[in-house]
Amino acid sequence: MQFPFALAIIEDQATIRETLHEYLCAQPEFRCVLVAGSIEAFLELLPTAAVPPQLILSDIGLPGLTGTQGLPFILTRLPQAQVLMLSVYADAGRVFEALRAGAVGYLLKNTPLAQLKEHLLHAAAGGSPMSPGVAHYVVQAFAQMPATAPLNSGIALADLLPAEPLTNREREIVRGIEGGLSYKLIADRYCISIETVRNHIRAVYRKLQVNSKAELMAHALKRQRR
Amino acid sequence: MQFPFALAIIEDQATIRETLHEYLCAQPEFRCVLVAGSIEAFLELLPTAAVPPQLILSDIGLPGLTGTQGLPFILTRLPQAQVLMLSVYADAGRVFEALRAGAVGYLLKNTPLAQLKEHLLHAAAGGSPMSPGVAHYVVQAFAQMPATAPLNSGIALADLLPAEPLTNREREIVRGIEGGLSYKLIADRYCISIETVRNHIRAVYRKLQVNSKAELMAHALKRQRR
DNA sequence: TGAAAAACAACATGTTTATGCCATACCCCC
DNA sequence: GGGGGTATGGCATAAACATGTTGTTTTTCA
Repeated sequence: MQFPFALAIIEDQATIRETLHEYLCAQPEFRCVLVAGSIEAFLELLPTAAVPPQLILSDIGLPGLTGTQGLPFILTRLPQAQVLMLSVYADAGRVFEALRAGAVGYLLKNTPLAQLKEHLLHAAAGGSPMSPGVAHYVVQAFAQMPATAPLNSGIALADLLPAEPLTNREREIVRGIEGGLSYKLIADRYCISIETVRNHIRAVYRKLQVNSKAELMAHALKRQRR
Repeated sequence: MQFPFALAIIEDQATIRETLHEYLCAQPEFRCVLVAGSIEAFLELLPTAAVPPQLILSDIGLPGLTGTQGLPFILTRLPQAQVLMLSVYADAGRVFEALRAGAVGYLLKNTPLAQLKEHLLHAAAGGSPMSPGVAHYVVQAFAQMPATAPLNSGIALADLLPAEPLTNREREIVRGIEGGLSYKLIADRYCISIETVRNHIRAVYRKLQVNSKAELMAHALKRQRR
């Protein structure tokens, strides 16, 4: 993620929307790429955005699809987006629904603009900003939760090993893999036998220390994210 | 609650303990009523405190009882206290344990003193301060909680929108795939059978109109390129 | 209360991958 | 002229994946 963060705002009340827009876009950290009055409008305008938004600030009480109802649609289109919900309500039900639907944070509308900015930056940094009372609900709910299995993810492997360089042919074939092609299609594309593809892949796996197509692509994904 | 807040500090490392003590007690908002190097010492000294502490800042990595293990004892004696855990570790397991044991917040030891003070005030006000990454774990766990709301019950809007939204579970599993995991590993991570993983993947393929892991990942790669 | 959606699970069948081990051919270069 | 690296091709086997069908259970909602 790099400066300025591509930001989208979804809010139906024109005055609030304008206030948010004006304030946030005046900040050097943000770039407003999309401002909409409803989830439907947002999804419709999405293809026209110059840059896909990384940060989305969405009201919950929207006409049509509510912010929470719209979240799955947004996340399907922008899986990497951090969505912050904005609401006048601080009730546990709404908070839980929103977080379960995939929001990373939940802010109240009485949040001062300066703090809102801080929260947005916080979210961009991988945090989960919540207004005071809201965080409390979440922690409370936690205390009552049954013991769960740890669901970890942050795997940071030492891929800084001496990288054995791929040959040109190998890189071509890796591009094919990353394009989602099967061995057969790669073989066709380069007019070679599928056995040859296999052998190149084999060499690539050894050099990159992976042992499946999925790992190879996960590699590419990780590289891309910085 | 009124000023100044009665504060207790539990930390075994003398230098850190003194730093916290000196800084926080120099603040007009706090009054240090108890400083201890272990849970045991804290409980022993508790009767001697002039005022029962309302706010407790406790290390997790303590000799003897750990901070988390000691929490139930503390809360039995001081049911109204707000306990903030302090730790060098940001792993999900420790965070969950501490919150389930009744901590109201979880801070990392690299938190600047000024922020620490803010967090303490925040906790006193009924909030649940958490360091950035930590809050994220909690929200993640929420999104992955058992029994998810449908949230998108057969909305007729579906044919207007290009993308049929993925459910939370489906997105989780897609994250697994994009992380390079095999079905087996995904099944293990979420404690479900490999057949169930297959079924979710099947639904994802239908919704995203792909028909192989490679295409799915190629999709992710394309989205990521901007 | 009953239909719908979501998560979970099993079994079957065919395809694609991963990886072993092997061989030929070209090129460069010491 | 032989040794290393690269590209090509083949065969065999085991594992992983894709896909069809069919269930149960729980939660949600009209």
